[in-house]
Amino acid sequence: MSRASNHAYAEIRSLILSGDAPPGTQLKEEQLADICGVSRTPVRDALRRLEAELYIVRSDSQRAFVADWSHEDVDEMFALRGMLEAHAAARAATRFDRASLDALIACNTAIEAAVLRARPDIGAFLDGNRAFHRIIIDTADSPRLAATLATLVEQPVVRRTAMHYGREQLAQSAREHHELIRAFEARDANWAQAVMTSHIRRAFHAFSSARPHDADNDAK
Amino acid sequence: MSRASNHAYAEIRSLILSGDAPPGTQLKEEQLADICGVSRTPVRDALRRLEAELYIVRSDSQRAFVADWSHEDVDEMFALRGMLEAHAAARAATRFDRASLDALIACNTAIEAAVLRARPDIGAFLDGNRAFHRIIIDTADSPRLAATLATLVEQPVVRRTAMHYGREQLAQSAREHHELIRAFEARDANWAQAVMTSHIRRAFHAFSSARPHDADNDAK
DNA sequence: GGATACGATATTGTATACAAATAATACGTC
DNA sequence: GACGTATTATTTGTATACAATATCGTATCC
Repeated sequence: MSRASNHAYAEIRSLILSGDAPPGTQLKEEQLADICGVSRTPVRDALRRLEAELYIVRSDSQRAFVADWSHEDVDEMFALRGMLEAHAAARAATRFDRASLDALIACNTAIEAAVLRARPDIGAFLDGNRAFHRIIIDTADSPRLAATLATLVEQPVVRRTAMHYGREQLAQSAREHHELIRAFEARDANWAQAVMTSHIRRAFHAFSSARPHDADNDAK
Repeated sequence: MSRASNHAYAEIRSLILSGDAPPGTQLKEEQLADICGVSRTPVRDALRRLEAELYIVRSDSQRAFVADWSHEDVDEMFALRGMLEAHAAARAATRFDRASLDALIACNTAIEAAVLRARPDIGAFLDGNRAFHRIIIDTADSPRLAATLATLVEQPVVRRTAMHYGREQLAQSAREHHELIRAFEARDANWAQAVMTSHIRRAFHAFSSARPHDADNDAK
């Protein structure tokens, strides 16, 4: 996709992620075009992509709003992601070569370093985590699976999850990654699948307990 | 989506499904606009949707081509679909009410009628099948799951599968639907999930054995 | 006073013209 | 004759103007 379209996409996405456009906010094409300094055409393009990725939803008359994620939505998202990433891990287990495996190990080493600092570096943790999971998905070598997962790995949720992690939870995440690596080295698909399932599910519960009362934030 | 955009979508989709635009064909926006009798703007919209549904793929320079599905692609698609539909069935099992269940039963009765005719009515079978699975997905009540499945239920593949079904395989499909209904009536999530898994997987093998050599039957 | 129909305003949808980028081709050089 | 480069043609990307549609406020009728 071309310059203006990508720029609009990134800009709008960051509006949503930063919270400048909280859930429920109506996104008007002209106003966005204004903000991004492009015309409505690339904005519409960007909105379609964001819609496919569930960052925004549309009313019955095609008006765009920032998506509002209920706790149930998040639960379901994690359930789907768990299923699909576990499947990816199982496929990857029989496909890993030494180079990719080394990359995975390096990745987790970086994550551990980020966690063990005096003040854990959440940004580095997130980057490492994203890279770690991407290597597995790439190794699974299934374009359709990758495309499907891309629409489910909701960065706003992942980010909020990590924000509420304490050092112990960050360390636990790294330990689970380490066990995944062991499963991959053993080329054991069932093991990898099981570890990934619990890894994702634990992340969901970390998210849940971090914000157990989501009563009054149905902003409209 | 509005008139012109929908029209373009339907028109292009049917070009692909009918085989008038076989896999690998380049789809040029202006030419499509010409065929559909609309401008390029709604055509681009339609192409984006078809891209998301994997009917078309894009080259590195954003040119659109009719997607070509290798046997491995189809395998992986069925694997994902099996996983997700089985999950949907499990969720639905605890959520079915009498009205939806009756609708499901009526649906399968229609399918059986289509199968038992002197010449099985494949069109009616497909319509019934689509409706049957849709009821289950709707009952599962998970928008994200529904959206994800929508991109995986590739009609070209489902259709080609059914085209190669003999009467016995059509009847077997209806019997599996019947067992699904029994599982739903028992509100047994595990049962429903297992039946759905094997239902989808059998469909994959029916597809595979129907066209073990996919050399010369890209219908024109 | 409440409901409804109408008009004004805001928002999205479509067409067209033009700009940018990519692919194809022709030409020159080695 | 083959390769690299410049030029042309084709295709996609973007901006803008206009059309269609939805939303909201207001006035009117019952």
